[in-house]
Amino acid sequence: MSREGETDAPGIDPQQLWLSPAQPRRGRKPAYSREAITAAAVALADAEGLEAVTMRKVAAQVGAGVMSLYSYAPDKETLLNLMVDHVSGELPTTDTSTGDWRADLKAIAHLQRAHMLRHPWLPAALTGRRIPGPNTLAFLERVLAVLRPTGLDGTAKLEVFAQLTAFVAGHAAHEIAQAAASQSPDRAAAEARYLAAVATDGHHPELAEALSAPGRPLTPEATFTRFLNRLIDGLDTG
Amino acid sequence: MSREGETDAPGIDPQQLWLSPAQPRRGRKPAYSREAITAAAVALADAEGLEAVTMRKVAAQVGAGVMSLYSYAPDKETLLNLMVDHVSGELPTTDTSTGDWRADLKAIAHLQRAHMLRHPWLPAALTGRRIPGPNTLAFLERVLAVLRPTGLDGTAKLEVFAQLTAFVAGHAAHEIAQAAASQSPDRAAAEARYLAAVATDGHHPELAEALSAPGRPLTPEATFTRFLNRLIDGLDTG
DNA sequence: CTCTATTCTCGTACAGTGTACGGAAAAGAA
DNA sequence: TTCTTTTCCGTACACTGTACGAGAATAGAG
Repeated sequence: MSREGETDAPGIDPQQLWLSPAQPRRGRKPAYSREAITAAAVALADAEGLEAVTMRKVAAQVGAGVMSLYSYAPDKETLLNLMVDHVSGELPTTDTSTGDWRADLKAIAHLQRAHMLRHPWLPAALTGRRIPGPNTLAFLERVLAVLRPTGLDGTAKLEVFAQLTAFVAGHAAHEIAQAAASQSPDRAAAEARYLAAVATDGHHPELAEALSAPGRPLTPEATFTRFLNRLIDGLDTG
Repeated sequence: MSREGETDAPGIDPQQLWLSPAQPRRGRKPAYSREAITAAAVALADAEGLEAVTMRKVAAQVGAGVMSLYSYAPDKETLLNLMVDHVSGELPTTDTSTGDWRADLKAIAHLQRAHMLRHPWLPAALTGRRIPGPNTLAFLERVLAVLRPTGLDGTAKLEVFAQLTAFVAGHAAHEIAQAAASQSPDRAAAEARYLAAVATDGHHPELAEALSAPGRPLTPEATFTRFLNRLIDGLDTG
């Protein structure tokens, strides 16, 4: 069916995007900058969520006309990529390996989690996005360094990075959704009532028991730590 | 009609949505059905991707006027929830426990992965979505049954379910993106060239080595199995 | 200096989105 | 019949991303 693939996907040639040495010596001087525009978009997403990031709002934030943004990013998809890489610059890149690579990797995962909680739009923006920018690559470099003692081959190391990020993003997304739900208590209550009703309909005995024997509530961080430890501790066995 | 409303969030009261026993005995008879509309939306997403699911296209597919859809779902967000639960109906719900709960859980995860590859829009639609419908709950019921021998408490079991789903979704999303990328070879080649260029810039020695010592390529399924085993095998320890 | 090429700026315009509104149509109830 | 409730859907509106192109600014050439 999908024979008409000739329409260019909005993603752009990485070369052009990330390693452009700013060649133009002629013509009008830029009034803004990719940095400033990206930062404005990030600020908007942090404050009002990803769906509040519209070209018009970003332009207003930066004091530019809407169409001026297109001199700095060819489309919105690219702007999202820029945003992701921009905040990736907050992640540490200096090598702090202790020799215990499992502990190092766990520490990195905790940093990633905190990072995503700080930018709640990040897990959603990350899904399906590729083309790592310089900041993302610097961070990847650090993870690869931590993985050196494992003796894994190249692709395996890259896969560990991808899986770890996906795992953290998945957990963070869940955690963020839960936090957002508990922010509007009537909706949370409605959902609880709904689940309780389902549990007592006779067709969901396991759910009924799970809800009636809740156990002590753990902090999200504790849950994260448990799963993370399980994932990493088994890493180079099997 | 909805007296309350007022506050925003388009998600709707679960009661109203999922357990409404078709109350209206008066008024005009519905010409379509929630089932048919949801199925049409799913067919659209399967064929052309999630972004092709617009109210107009769904309506056209089903032969209805656009605004007629709003008699069956109060907004598009709800329609997405309906879609997710609709395809969840494909997952098996009969208890096939073998007594080896780890093996059972792994089998379930493999089913989930296949399910998501069959509906590539599912991981994206799943992020941040809550309010499980009847099909999702039936599937949850089965997972809880499998987890019975673990002796975990209620919340722990529910968390295992959430984490497992997030993990599978994360992996599936990665796998889908990779497959889509390799479908347009020029873009894949451009990305490869970009990474190679970065690797040789002198600032990314680890990346350079990882790319130069690739190891034998594993199938996505094999990679999935490895990580899944690691995650599950450690499950009720520590 | 003027001329010309180049680059950025941004108002206008357009196709496409979700959905509010309200009238017309249908069907059971009174 | 008339009333009430429900569904159907054309029209309209606010908002999205972005194509187009005219005008402004800058740098080099003459």
